[in-house]
Amino acid sequence: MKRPTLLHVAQKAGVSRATASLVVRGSSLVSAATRKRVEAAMVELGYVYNLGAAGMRASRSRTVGVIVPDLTNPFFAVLLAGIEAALETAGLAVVLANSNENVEKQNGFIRRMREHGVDGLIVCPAEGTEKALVEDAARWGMPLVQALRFVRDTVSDYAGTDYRGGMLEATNHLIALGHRRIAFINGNREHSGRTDRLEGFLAAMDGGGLEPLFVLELQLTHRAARAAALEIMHRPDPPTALICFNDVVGLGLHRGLCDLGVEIGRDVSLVGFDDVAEADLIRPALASVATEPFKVGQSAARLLLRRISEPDAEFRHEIEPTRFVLRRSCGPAPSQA
Amino acid sequence: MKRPTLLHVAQKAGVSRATASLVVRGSSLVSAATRKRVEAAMVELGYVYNLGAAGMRASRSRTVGVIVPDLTNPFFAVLLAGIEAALETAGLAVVLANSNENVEKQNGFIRRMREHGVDGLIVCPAEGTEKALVEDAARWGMPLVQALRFVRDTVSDYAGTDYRGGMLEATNHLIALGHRRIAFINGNREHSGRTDRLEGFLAAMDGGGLEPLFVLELQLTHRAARAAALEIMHRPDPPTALICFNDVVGLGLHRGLCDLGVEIGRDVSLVGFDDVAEADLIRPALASVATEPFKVGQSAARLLLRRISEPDAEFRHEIEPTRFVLRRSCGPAPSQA
DNA sequence: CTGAAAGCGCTTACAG
DNA sequence: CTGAAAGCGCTTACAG
Repeated sequence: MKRPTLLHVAQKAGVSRATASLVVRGSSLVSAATRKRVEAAMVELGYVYNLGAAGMRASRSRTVGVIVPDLTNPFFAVLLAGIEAALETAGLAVVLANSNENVEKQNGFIRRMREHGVDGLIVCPAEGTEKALVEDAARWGMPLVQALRFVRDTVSDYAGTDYRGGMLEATNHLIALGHRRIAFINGNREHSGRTDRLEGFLAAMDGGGLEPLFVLELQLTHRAARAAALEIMHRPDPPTALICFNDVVGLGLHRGLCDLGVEIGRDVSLVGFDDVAEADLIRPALASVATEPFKVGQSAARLLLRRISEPDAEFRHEIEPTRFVLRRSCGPAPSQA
Repeated sequence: MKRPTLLHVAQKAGVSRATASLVVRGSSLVSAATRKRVEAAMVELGYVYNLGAAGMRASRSRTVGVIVPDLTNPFFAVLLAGIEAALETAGLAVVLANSNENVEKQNGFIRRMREHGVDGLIVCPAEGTEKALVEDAARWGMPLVQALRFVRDTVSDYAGTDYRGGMLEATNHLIALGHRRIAFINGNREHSGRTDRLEGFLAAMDGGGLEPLFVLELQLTHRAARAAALEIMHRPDPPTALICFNDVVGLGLHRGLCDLGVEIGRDVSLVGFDDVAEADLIRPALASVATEPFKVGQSAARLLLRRISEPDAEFRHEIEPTRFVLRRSCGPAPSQA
């Protein structure tokens, strides 16, 4: 009933424990014949390598901590899938935690991950995360990569998406279509992804010699966006184009505008962000900015692997480019009356 | 630079290592004064508990392996969120793996999880998983819970959703609306979730004295479903109602039917499954069957915790009920010509 | 290419 | 309430 150990394997194979250990780790110091014998013994006994014991001696766990702010958001789920895929290729397991945008929970998880002895940490910092996240990790000698969000004024590896460039491109597109009264419908979460997007929007407007019509902040739910349509369109000077923080807002607004009888793509143009599958299912289809969370995840994992093996390498930021996807929700600005 | 150990803490506090160990574990055998001294020493040294070393001695890792078939599917992501939430409350960390519906990868992950010494396993069996999954776990004494899918003819704990009941209710609803020519648009993945749904559909049809018009199997993508609309509606005897494996199929068909100029809810009724957020955003809104993956995840975690603490408890199946959500995509059967 | 010894950081009885 | 000793299952030098 008890799990066999390397010692049992060694005895059965008639070698010492050290030799058996070399076999498990695939060392070339062992003769083929001995290896065969040891491997046969392992199979026969149903031996399972004990990574915990091995890690204790070698002081690594072959384990990486990943902390995301919201697993139910498909965007983070896909990011996680990318991280997992790349890490698993390297033989590292993911220890997962969901901070729920709560910095204290996040800190608790980081502590627990340290107790588990993870070899490194990938964190999408929860809203309100402070510099201490990065400074502490450096002090502990814990390899750390920030993903998708970057705590201001910190120094660490980072894998993200070009929020700024994506918004810039989308806004430029609207300007080229002749729109002048363009509003930005932002999220209400305080993190770098939000700032970067707003910056991209403002830069494009500025480049076109335009003033933003207004910037509205919404809760990031379909419901809130849908409800906001009325307020947005009933302003004295309504926008001819709306550019949204993400597709959740974009899809919600789409529905809200339809409810109001507004014809999207003619009366008002609408652009989302993320290019979720549903953007292409509704009618008129929602123009959006495609990001690649899976790739961002892979790149975060690669950065961490590099940091683990070269603790003193220069810090790197890998920014995945975005791609504007034009669809029917965007049309030329209505001719002025 | 080196991480302080319990021995350092003990020396600094002037106690033995065993006493320090009692303090870390919150034992009541230590006097308040001693506890204070030890805790102060821990803070001062920046001591971090080493769960790996502790687990090795106590032979548990405070870690649970979770294997899902597809992280990019929001349904599994939310399931995972539920598992994580419940496990984290109990102080257990999740070691995550994504099988990609690949049984061999799944087996590889299970082996690795054993090497990591997880205290238990929650698995959504990949398509084609055999009984060995459950039998092996039993032989190893590894606590195992199956989630969302159940390998036929196995005996283990299980947390799932009432696929059968949900389909039964939805189909009955269509029958009550006067539909007779009802088709089932199934997925092409071989697992219990698919069989259960089909069973529910067939049972309802049988109960209504009806023959299924036909059962179609599709790849589970928006694209495939969208493309299938033409074939479905151009049959000699087209359906008046379609009931879909899930909302991916439902949303794709919705779009495909719109493309054909079919008026959904009047010419043909359409029902999805899962009730994703987008079902309520498209027009006409898609009737669907709401499931609760987060709750299923929580219940899977609870079952596992119970199995870990009571290895010999009777096996339990917890089936979360579903809820039919009527929307405009469903209407009375068109009157016969 | 293989073996004997020490040690990774903790917990577990067992004494006192 | 506290301490000395053994051991969890491995790896790491060091010899040979």
